[in-house]
Amino acid sequence: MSKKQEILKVAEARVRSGGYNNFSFRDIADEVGIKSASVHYHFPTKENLAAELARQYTDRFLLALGKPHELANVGKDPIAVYGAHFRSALVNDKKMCLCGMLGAESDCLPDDVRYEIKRFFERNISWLEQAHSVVNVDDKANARAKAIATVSLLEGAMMVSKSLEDNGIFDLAVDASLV
Amino acid sequence: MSKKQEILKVAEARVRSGGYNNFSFRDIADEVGIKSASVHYHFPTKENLAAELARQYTDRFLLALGKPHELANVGKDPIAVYGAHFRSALVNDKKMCLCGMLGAESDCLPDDVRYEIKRFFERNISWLEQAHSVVNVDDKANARAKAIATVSLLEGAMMVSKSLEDNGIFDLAVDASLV
DNA sequence: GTCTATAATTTGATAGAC
DNA sequence: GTCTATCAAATTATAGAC
Repeated sequence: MSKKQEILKVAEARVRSGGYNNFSFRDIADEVGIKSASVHYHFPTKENLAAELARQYTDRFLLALGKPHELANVGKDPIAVYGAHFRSALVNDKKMCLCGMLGAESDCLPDDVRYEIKRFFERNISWLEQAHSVVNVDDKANARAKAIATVSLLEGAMMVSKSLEDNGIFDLAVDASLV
Repeated sequence: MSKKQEILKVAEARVRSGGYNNFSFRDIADEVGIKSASVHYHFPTKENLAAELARQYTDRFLLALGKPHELANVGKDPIAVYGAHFRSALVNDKKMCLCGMLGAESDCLPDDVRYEIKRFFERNISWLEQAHSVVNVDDKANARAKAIATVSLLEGAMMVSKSLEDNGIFDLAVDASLV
């Protein structure tokens, strides 16, 4: 892995734990094993680093999801698959969704970062809208509203689970309104 | 309003916009019109200030809600009332829920603050559990899971609405899965 | 690409006068 | 209760050598 990617990996963990103000160039430099000036070589500003982080996170997340209709074609429920990706982020990484964390702080984010967060949710809602359309062909009119409700529930369930330090909370929320 | 309450009011706005790391003793002092040393007189440490902030926020929020069965007695749907309080926090204050914001940062919070956040969600889930029991007497077994799903949806809907800078998103999420 | 060195600012917190 | 003064540490960022 390149130093640039190592930097992003360390930054991601910090942001997903405590938000935009929870990482510094020195923190990251120490953990990667270089000096903070070298981090600035790869990312001139903090805004630049965070924007690139959000962009890559979004691309990686959407790529890992696959396409709703392809999931349906192999007998999988795309909504359940989508929920499982959020569950994995919470249970395996033991962290919030990067863009959920930053989205909550949207008011205080530099422009380039806020733009990437917006893009994450637009693409996710679009994906879920297709998924709901595939699952329930008779109710395409409500697919977008259902998509928004689905991503909201999952982001919120992560937040409440982190708050109560109990991942079982996430499953209860999902089972009660997504299954 | 006492200076102590003025401090908490200013701090609340900052935390609800950008989290625990988005307020400093100097910021608050400037806005209140005193010096940072005077803020330390009222709250010895940042942890102390934030914990008191979360505690008062929780007490005020629960007090404003009223009791589920009393709402039902006057013909109101307690779940709808609960959702309206979240909507007001988003639309009128134009900010996240204080405890939702801090809950997302739970991993990086000082102990006393994390404890208050936990208490907020425990009390909210308990309130909603009663509300769901009142509304649907036949399904008390699932009341707690429904309660968790409800608060998760609302916190998440705030988060996604802030991310997309569009309060209409909140209403779509609520209408799709709470009404 | 990485380093040393450093600038300019902000941070949480304290001592002691009034 | 509020102030002045101050501290030690941390922050984002830059200049210039290797």
